[in-house]
Amino acid sequence: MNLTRQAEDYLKVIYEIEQGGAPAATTSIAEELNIAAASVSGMLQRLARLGLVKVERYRGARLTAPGRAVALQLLRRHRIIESFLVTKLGYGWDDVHEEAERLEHAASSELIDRMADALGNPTEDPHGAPIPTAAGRVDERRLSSIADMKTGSRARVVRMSDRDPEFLRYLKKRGIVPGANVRVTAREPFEGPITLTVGRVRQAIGAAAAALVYVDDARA
Amino acid sequence: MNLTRQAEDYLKVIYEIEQGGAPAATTSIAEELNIAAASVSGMLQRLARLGLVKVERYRGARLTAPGRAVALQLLRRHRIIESFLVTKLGYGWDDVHEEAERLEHAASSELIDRMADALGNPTEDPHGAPIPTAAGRVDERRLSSIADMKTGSRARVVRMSDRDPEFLRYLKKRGIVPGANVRVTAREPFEGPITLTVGRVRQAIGAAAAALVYVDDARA
DNA sequence: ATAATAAGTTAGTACGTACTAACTTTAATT
DNA sequence: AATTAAAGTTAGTACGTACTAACTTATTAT
Ligand SMILES: [Mn+2]
Ligand SMILES: [Mn+2]
Ligand SMILES: [Mn+2]
Ligand SMILES: [Mn+2]
Repeated sequence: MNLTRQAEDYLKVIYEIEQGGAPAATTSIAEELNIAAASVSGMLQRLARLGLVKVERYRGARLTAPGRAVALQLLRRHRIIESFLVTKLGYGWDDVHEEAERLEHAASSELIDRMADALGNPTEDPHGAPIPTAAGRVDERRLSSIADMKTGSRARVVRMSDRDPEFLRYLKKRGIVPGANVRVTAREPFEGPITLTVGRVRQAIGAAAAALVYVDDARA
Repeated sequence: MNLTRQAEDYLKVIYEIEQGGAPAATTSIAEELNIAAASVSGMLQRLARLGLVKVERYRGARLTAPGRAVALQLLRRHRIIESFLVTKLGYGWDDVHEEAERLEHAASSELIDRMADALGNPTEDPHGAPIPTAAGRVDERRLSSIADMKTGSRARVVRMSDRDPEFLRYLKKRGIVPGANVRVTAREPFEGPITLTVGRVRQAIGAAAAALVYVDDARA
């Protein structure tokens, strides 16, 4: 099964969208890939023909077992590459996603395994995302975001979106990194700012940003 | 100028063929890339439209200055990647070419420069090929091969083709690696075997193999 | 239930890259 | 000079991937 870069990326975003529970809607995929919805319809048919997704017309796509395997291998490649770039080549955590987005399609399993070995087989990438094993196992537990936290609750940051370098720099400057402890001290309604304490510092972040920072189960 | 993987590879082989002096013939390119000659004709027209090659109909293609720049950057990426894989990730020298052939199209200049730094900015890859600088300078002196050596002459091995892993393992087992000193002790005519002494060991290799091992100017 | 909106699909087009088959040009032989 | 072989080109086809425009289906609001 020799897939193109595009096909692989489709499978990856379908996997990620599906983690939300529902099948991946055409428009969600289109948005994530910055592609017209019509193009997605076309690709979904091709992927279905290859047995990688199951499409229910007008309803969305789900990965088949083989499709899921491809997605997980790609995710593994992506995350090990990011880890390697940060740990071994001095990249900033805000600067690796795009590079990994391309390299993930060119790296052989052998290369990935060698990188993983050189890193001591890490289980998480620099943004806290779990790294699937070579066998395709991965921690898929659903995380809540800071946006889901109740006022007064505490939680530990475990992961964040790595799409936007600026966003990552913003978070880091505020101490919001994997492992940080946060407490929500106030929330404004209507998607208003969320005030939180990170370490000793108090600050407010927007609801949209808060939704992209994931925490382990928020304790009262 | 955003080029596809294919376009980049075409420019690279045109560069390499042109090193022989003459413009790159359609069939030579086709052979090198394992592609039908008709396909090459088509691609040459596209590359010409992009101003990367100059095509003389029925005569062959030559790189323009911009085309040459692209080829040299690709060569740099390829060779630094090979060096990095061997030096930093424990790859065998026989096993890096194919991996580099893909990664070269996905790696950013930033990544390449970081790898080069980590390696101490090497000037040659594991097979003795010179690495172009970021500015696009490279040692282009023409080398003769063992096949060109006169009986009785000595020379130092500086470089060899890295296309075939098996060939590289064959050479290594016989001590034919960059830096080795060889002396031609006998030659059979009609493309017959060439007997040479490497270190203290005496052995005969085929003329085809000898033509793929390059040496510095053969001394009487 | 109807109408309006959002979401999704199909049809038609384009581009890059490859192929084969048929033709043309160039080079080599007689 | 005429013939043949080798090299190269063009024409026509296919596939993957994208687009826009037009249409259809599903969802939401009235
Ligand atoms: Mn990433
Ligand atoms: Mn990607
Ligand atoms: Mn190589
Ligand atoms: Mn290549």
